[in-house]
Amino acid sequence: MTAIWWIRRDLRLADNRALTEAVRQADAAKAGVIPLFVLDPVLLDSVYVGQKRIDFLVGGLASLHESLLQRGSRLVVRRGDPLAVLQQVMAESGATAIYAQADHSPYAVQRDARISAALPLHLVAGVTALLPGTVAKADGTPYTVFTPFKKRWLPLSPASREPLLPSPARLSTPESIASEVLPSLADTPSFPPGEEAAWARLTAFTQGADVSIFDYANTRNRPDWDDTSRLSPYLRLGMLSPRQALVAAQAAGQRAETPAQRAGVEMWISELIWREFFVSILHHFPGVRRASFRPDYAEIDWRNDRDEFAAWCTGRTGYPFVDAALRQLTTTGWMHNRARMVVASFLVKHLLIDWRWGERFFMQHLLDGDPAANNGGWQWVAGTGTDAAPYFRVFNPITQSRKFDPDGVYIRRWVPELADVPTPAIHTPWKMSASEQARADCHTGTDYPNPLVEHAFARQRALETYKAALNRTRATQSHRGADLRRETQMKSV
DNA sequence: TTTTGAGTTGTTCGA
DNA sequence: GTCGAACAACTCAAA
Repeated sequence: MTAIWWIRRDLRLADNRALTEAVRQADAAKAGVIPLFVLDPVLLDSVYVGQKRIDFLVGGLASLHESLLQRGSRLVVRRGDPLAVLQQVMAESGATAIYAQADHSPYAVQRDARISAALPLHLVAGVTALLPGTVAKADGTPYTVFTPFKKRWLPLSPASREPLLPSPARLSTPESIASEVLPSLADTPSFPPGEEAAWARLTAFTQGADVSIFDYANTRNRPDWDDTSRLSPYLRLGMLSPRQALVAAQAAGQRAETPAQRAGVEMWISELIWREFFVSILHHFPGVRRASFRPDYAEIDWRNDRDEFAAWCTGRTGYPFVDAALRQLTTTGWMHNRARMVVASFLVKHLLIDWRWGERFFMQHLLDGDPAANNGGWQWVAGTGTDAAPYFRVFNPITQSRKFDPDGVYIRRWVPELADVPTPAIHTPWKMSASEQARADCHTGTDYPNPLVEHAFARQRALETYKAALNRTRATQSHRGADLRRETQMKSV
């Protein structure tokens, strides 16, 4: 019987379990497969979704459509509530089963539960290499610390045992099923969408091209060199599967010749496991989207100054490295990982703005914006999450800038006002004398802002605010503890 | 149950 | 300039 391949965040034909299952059912009955994408208004209109990721998605759908045409099929796009659309397509086509890749974010879980109750929806693994819940402690409960999670994850890694699934050679799709025309798209030039582009980038990275997995341990922290894999947007929408990434990395590991090269491969695999870890955390603790994972940091007295937030969003904090990073994000839909930590720390600790504001802004602008990883990252920086950075770890935006962009290449690339500022002054332009500012054609306060807040002052203020939050919650917790102990005593009496 | 070892990514201070 | 310690104790995971 005809089967529906319901595409969500698996925009690829290769190594796609949902597609493979749909084809298997259809072939057994000499019937067709309907590759269906549903434009869900709930997601498209969400405040956590921005235009850039939608453009990347639409570009990916167009590319998928081309690949399907070459195989005798095509993409069917419909707009509306997924349950209603699926019911409609099933009625039109006589399809008897829906195959989709399981998605573990709270909205998707609730949506799929609603649909499973009404329709024959079969969910298969794929967002992560290992289905969340697979990696558990001996007593069955989930890990909340990364390192033991990773130690347990590695021997269970499926990449070496199960071969990748081939992309189907031919697919037949019933002619009668109508499709909407895709909305027109804007280009995402830094990240050409689609499975082919993803595969080309993975191959180059893992075979040791200019930007290479073998150098990753040494170069990954340098936003000026930008030698990371830049695969996160592709993993986000499943133009690449995490298993494909893992298999390629492990093959590179086999070819590594020096300890440094092996370290690069291991570190990159580690990053893939961080991705798995945060999906697992969100799966087991969906409440982290709304609240601090650690209850003792639930009551931080945020300042939440709207003008300062606006300055941060637009890259006008007066700290060149921070501003370069935010402009890279809003221009390209991507930000270097080192820069993400620095700007996040600046928002949360220097400005004392609620991490959820930053989380939402990142989701609106990042092509790779993923509920699990983004939330995990923000809670890590804020010190509120699983296995988080300690609260007294406050990144110094000047030190980080000197260390990871020593020549100011990254800064000058994204903050043209500072193009002619000499390197010694590039990290702290406000310290230039009037004549130096004139020579650099950059007067701080007019051409480029002065710092929003002085570092030492902001650091002290953050430490005091966090400490106060801890003291507050610990006080109430010990009251609660005392109450509990009293209750228990009463019962035993 | 108790004990033990360990914990992504930093900064500052003082010797 | 370089180095180690303090930051603040805490929780997790496993033996």
